[in-house]
Amino acid sequence: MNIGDVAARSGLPAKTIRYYEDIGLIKPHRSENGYRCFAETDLHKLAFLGRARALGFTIEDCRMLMALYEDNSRASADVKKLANEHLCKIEAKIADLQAMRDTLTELVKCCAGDDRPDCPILKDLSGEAMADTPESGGA
Amino acid sequence: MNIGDVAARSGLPAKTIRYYEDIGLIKPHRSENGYRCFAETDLHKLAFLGRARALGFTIEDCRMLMALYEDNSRASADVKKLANEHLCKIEAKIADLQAMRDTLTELVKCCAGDDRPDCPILKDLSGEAMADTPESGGA
DNA sequence: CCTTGACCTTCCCCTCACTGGAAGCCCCAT
DNA sequence: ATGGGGCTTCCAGTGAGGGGAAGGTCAAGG
Repeated sequence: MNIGDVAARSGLPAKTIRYYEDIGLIKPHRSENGYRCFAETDLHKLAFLGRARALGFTIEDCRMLMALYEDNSRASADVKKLANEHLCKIEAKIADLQAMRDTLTELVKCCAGDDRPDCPILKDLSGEAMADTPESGGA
Repeated sequence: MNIGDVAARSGLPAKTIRYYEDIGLIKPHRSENGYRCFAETDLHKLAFLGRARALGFTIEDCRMLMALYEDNSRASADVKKLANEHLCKIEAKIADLQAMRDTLTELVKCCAGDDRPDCPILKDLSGEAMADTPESGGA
């Protein structure tokens, strides 16, 4: 198989496949004309990589996951540990983004969004306290 | 003020402040010795940038927000539009991450995590269907 | 036989928002 | 004079590829 076929079958761009070879994730053979020559096992690995990347694993995570996959004497605990650490990072990111979302949602809600210049979003960014609830009292 | 003072007072690393000057977000004066010489307005802008960045706005968003902030005849609708678009992107990212989290959580839950090699996480990544619920039937 | 066009190769630069480090100047204190 | 800290610029690197140029290869058509 040439790279175009593998790209079509794996769903990964040819550029990405070359990159994965560059960094040593796959090692396709070469035909006499210098073209990469992929076997089914290469395709299988690429599909594995595609799925792992879609789950947000980093390239280095993928490298370890592949090594574990190919090590028939692995302990599933090692895989689970990797996955759990990744899960923690994802949850941290979600929490960060949710905090941003909440703040932004609040700001957007408070902004009239008309043609007047008065804007609580800019006020907040500039460090002025918001004053949309006068009864809560200022300093 | 020299850059060290501004860094301390704004909470931004000196490197970042120099970078912001590089890309034209701030334009501090220079002392005779070539040192950057920051005024209070520069500090104010940096604080603005820090808050906008903390809300996840890109540098280009920040550039526009600053321009709007300094334009006294702006329409708050323009600011709101920017913020809303950013909010949409954040929500899309949250959704992506949540999907990853859900899949990963499921996989982690199904993995024994002991010293045996059998691992549903690797099975899933390799493309084999999971078979933890036999009664749900195969193909 | 020659050309055309699709496909393949390598190579280098670009992204985004910084961060690290090297080499060298400036300033103050001793 | 010297030492140390702060300041300057410039270069390179990050993660995970993407864009595109310059050139080799292959199969089909005229």
